Amino acid sequence: MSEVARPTLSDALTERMLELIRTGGHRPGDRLPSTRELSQRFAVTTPTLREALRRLEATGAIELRHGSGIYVGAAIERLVLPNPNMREIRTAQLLELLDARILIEPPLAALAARHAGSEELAALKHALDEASRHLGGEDAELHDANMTFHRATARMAGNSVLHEVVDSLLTVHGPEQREIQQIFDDRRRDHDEHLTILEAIEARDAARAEERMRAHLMDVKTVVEHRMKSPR
Amino acid sequence: MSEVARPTLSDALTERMLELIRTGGHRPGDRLPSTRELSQRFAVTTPTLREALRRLEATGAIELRHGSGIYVGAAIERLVLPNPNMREIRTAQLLELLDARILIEPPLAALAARHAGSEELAALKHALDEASRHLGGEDAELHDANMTFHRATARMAGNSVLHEVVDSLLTVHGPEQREIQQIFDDRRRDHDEHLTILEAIEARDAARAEERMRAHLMDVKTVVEHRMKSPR
DNA sequence: ACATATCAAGTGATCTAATCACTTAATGGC
DNA sequence: GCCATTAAGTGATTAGATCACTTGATATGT
Repeated sequence: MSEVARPTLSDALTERMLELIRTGGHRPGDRLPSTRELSQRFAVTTPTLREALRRLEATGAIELRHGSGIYVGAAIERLVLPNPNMREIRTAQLLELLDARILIEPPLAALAARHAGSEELAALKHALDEASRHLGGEDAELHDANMTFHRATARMAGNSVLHEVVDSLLTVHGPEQREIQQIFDDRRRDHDEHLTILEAIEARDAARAEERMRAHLMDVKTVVEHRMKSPR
Repeated sequence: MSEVARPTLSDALTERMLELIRTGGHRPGDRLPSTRELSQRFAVTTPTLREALRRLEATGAIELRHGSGIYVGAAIERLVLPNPNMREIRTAQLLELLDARILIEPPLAALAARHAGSEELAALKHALDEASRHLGGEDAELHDANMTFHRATARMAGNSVLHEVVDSLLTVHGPEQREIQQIFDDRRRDHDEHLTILEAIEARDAARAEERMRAHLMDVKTVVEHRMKSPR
């Protein structure tokens, strides 16, 4: 199993597609040649080409739009990806995931407090405005707004790799996050904790932003642990 | 582009494959039914099935072995993956990646010092023994041993999610790591720094392990920065 | 009895040629 | 100018076949 399998034609096609994207200077969103043209250009049949395309699609390098064409995907420039096949997180994994966030996100909140630009700050506020608008109602929208808040904070830190890591962690346990949101005994409390993080970032108080973020995530972890001990 | 594309048959097949793996209680390495059987069972043609299989293969959920069969892949249980399409890291990204490692790996070294078990410690030592054997010779082997050291340290920390993150970061910039190894002015120095980390972990000195790891990675970053300022 | 070589069966990999389903742009009518 | 229809181009899938590889079984030789 440690042996490298013999390269297939489909492997070679994947490489050639990546090269075509790179040498063509294509950016995410750019349209690529059609499958008919590509299969001709590479002298292969469309089912074989499509195998390569599906592979690239699965990793976000391209998007196939039925009837429209093939487009370069946003994830082509990423280093780290969320596993798209994750359907259910084991309980032990969930706690480890929260611990990972507890290790990574507080220092990022501190960096965000140091780097805060006005546009990014506006995005952060907007996310919390959205969240506050949904406090009394829609679960999905509240959840999205809260995740946007965490993502925006990670982005503000100015390290794209760590932002990708946080994004991946948030993405991969979206369903569990929704469940956590539902068992968190006070949506208001969650929101208030987010607000204290925002205040610290606005005040450029790195230490406080870090401490607030850590307290928030540990609060979440505590709630999850309690839930695990007394499932309802 | 924010619209969810219409689900294809191939999408559905991907889901059904994941379900088959899950409900079958399959573990990584287990053999799955053949493509002929699967295409019959799912009532689709083999090119369509193969699109789904390629998608799963790209994300490590399965392995296709020509002439042998389809096997469950190790990455099926992962949350975070290295982007397999990454061929070249931009310079700015490389520094951010090193910063990400500087944020994540030192606390993991501290955790490793607290959790060190005898088997894991042996693996760590083995990695450094391997590295010392290749100090005067093979680049690839030295590189592999050094990466094994970092991976083993992250694993010892006992958080599988963070281990995946570190593994992803190390995997995705393997080529750059090799280059860094070549420009690092003293292989001995690199090795010695690894040894001080090992000593701290053996001594269960969490603070020192963390400090040694941070110093080591910042040393690496410094070298890279110098290289960027005066390319050779 | 054991080791080696050969063959058969089962496996993944790719092709050919076609049809189906969707999107977008162009054209015509009001 | 707006709306509806049509045509062209696009991705999605099929059916049926052949090719390339692996593994296990069988036969042969020592």
